[in-house]
Amino acid sequence: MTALAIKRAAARAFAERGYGGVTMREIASTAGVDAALIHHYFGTKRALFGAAIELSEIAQFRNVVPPKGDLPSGEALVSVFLERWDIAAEGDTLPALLRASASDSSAAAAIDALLERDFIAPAIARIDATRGMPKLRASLIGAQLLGLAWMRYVARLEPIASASRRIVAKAFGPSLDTTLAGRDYGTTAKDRPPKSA
Amino acid sequence: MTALAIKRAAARAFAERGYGGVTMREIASTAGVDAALIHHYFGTKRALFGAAIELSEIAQFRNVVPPKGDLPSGEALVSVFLERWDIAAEGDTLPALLRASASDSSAAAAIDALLERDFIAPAIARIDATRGMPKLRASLIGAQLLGLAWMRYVARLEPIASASRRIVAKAFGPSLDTTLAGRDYGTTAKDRPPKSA
DNA sequence: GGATGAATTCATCCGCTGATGAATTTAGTA
DNA sequence: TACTAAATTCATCAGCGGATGAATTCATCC
Repeated sequence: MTALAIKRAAARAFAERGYGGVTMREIASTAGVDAALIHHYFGTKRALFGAAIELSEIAQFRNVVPPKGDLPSGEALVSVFLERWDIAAEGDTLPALLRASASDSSAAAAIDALLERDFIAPAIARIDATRGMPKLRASLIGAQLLGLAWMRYVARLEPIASASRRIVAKAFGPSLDTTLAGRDYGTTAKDRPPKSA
Repeated sequence: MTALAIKRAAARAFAERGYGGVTMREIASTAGVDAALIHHYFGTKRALFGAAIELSEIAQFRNVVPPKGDLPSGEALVSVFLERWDIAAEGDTLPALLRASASDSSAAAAIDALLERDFIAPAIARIDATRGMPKLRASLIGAQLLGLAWMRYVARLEPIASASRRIVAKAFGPSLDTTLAGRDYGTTAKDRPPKSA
């Protein structure tokens, strides 16, 4: 279908040059199509953008942190996260979304929702609350995965970008475990924590 | 000086709406100045952008990872990192740079260079190489700090955005320690690692 | 005060961009 | 084949965006 080709071209273009850096004619050209056709299908540029980053791909991340049972190890978490991302990243729309979140508020909201729904919330539910700041720690898990994704898929910085999933999971997993485990905090600025994890 | 006012207005505008989302007339207006004056001072829009994110602010991050002596604890690392960032973020130019790095290749290169020079390289130098993948682990430190900065300063997601530096450092520091410490890997896909950190 | 040069504004250009609507082709159907 | 609706292209618009150069104000120095 031609509309799909347009979406793909748009996703790639937005991923590479951001929303403002892309023109309709350009997308049309790389999709081998007249610019007016895009309007025929999607109406407006913004709508095309919305269609291109189609939130459905975000669904890939459902259950990376499973809703029930034991919390998986950090290594397993990273491994699944990268696996899902690799699948979803085929059409470049996920890096596009991430990039776009920097300048487009609706894209940013989408990322926020993804993080909250699929990572932070399920982690909070089963994190050991007795060790303090469960919400903060869950959010830090989100931060860690976000940073990892940025380095590997957006900035493409070596060696993270090219390392195998397995290696990255082994190297990064323990850090997530540590965040999940937590430690005692002087919540009201008491004295030093007795020991750490 | 008027040129400075222009730079400030530009930095803020770029931070909020990205490179493409900002017009010269707009910047001129908020700076209380005629648009042509900007060209008089900076020549081109791109040059203004470069001036606005003036890489000098990046220098704030020198020695967050000190070049000599003991590697500081993860907690100290996070604490200093946030402190420096808070100082530099006064003019919004650092979030601007981060945002811009999503769509502008020269900004991305600046971030890459910052990470490499001020975090990854000094960390590699003193990371325990016997525990495997020192370069990867150092890069993961970069990823973690980047993710943290993104959450706190760009996405402004709670509770990371509003938590005190001290709390964030206490909660996040240990996971940096874990990354720094490393563990044994089956580099050539042997069998399970004997134990973890 | 008048000359000199920088700072700042004015008027304007030209290209490009998103968008529209009519025209034309393609495909499906009876 | 004749009819119809969707797909696709063509021609074009109105507006904005960055950029330029001349004109004007402002400051400095003799």
